[in-house]
Amino acid sequence: MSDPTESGFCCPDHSGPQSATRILSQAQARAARMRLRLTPVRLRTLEILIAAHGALGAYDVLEKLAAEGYGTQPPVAYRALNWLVEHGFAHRIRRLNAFTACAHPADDHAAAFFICDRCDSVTEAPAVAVTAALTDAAQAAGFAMERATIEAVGQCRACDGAGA
Amino acid sequence: MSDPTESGFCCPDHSGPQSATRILSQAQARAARMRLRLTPVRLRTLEILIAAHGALGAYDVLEKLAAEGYGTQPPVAYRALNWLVEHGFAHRIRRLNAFTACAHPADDHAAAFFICDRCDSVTEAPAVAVTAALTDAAQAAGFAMERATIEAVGQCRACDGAGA
DNA sequence: CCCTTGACTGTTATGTTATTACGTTAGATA
DNA sequence: TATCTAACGTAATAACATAACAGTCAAGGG
Repeated sequence: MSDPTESGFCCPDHSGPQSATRILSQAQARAARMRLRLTPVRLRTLEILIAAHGALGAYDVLEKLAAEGYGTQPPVAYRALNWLVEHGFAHRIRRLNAFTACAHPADDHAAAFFICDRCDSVTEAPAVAVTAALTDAAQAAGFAMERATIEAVGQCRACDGAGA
Repeated sequence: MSDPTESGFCCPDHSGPQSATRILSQAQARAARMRLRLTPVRLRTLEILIAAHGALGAYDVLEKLAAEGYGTQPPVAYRALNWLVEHGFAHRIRRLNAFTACAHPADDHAAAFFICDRCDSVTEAPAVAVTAALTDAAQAAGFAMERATIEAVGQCRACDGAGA
């Protein structure tokens, strides 16, 4: 099998600034720094997400893990995925019931996700301004916000240009 | 059975400006204006959502519908709920796999949702500024945004004051 | 009036996503 | 080495969602 981490991180327009290998090493560095145990299953799960170039369902991940000799049951995938999300190495895309590797695991950050309804690509974008506006709205409502899910559906650059 | 639509729309702090009856009549007025068929199942589903004072799962709704002589199978609930969401009478809360009545069915609006992780209440808030910021971010990414899901998790006013 | 049409409702069956519970393993530590 | 705990594996099941098809009924044309 060719090593998927060799390819660039490139969806949906194949011009992203981050290579897959770079994302992976950033993640490993942060895990070491924070004494987080990036175990074999977790690491492999992260690699699978990175190589997927987009969001994968838990059962997609599980299938790959099982094929490589890891556990065959749902909790194996869910545990690894939830751990990755909890520690900032991945994100959960609720609209798709799926998970995607974090594109910037080096730093804590607020992110929004753009989901293309043509090619199903998922793009992570910085969302500092959006989060600030949401924080304001929360304060106005007397709500103590902890975290947020911000997902937009539409067409990515490639599909919007090509399709119509 | 007491009529749940008589009570005020009041979660999570029991001080909302909209009464349940008012929401319902706004919805009926809009349905009439737009020639949308708010059939018995759909109307009853909407009433159930309004009376719930928060988000309900599709199967919760189904249970109530079934008890009242409507269909007993999931598609009955999902069809009504999806129709309500599609036409702006309700919202889907993805983080909870649940649905909630729209608090302002009179007008089209961008909304954000504040989900309390203590009491599970869901508050709908106007999100014009948030949506504007998100639209900006989308444009910067070359993404043609159509609609967005904005959900925040934290503590509502009541729980934040009371709990800790 | 009768028929067609299309929207709506109901049911069967199945597919998809996620969790609970419990036993085992393996690394860290006293 | 004895013990502790986080992590892992598996079985079973719960929770969420949809496809496909049949029956109902009201509106409109002949």
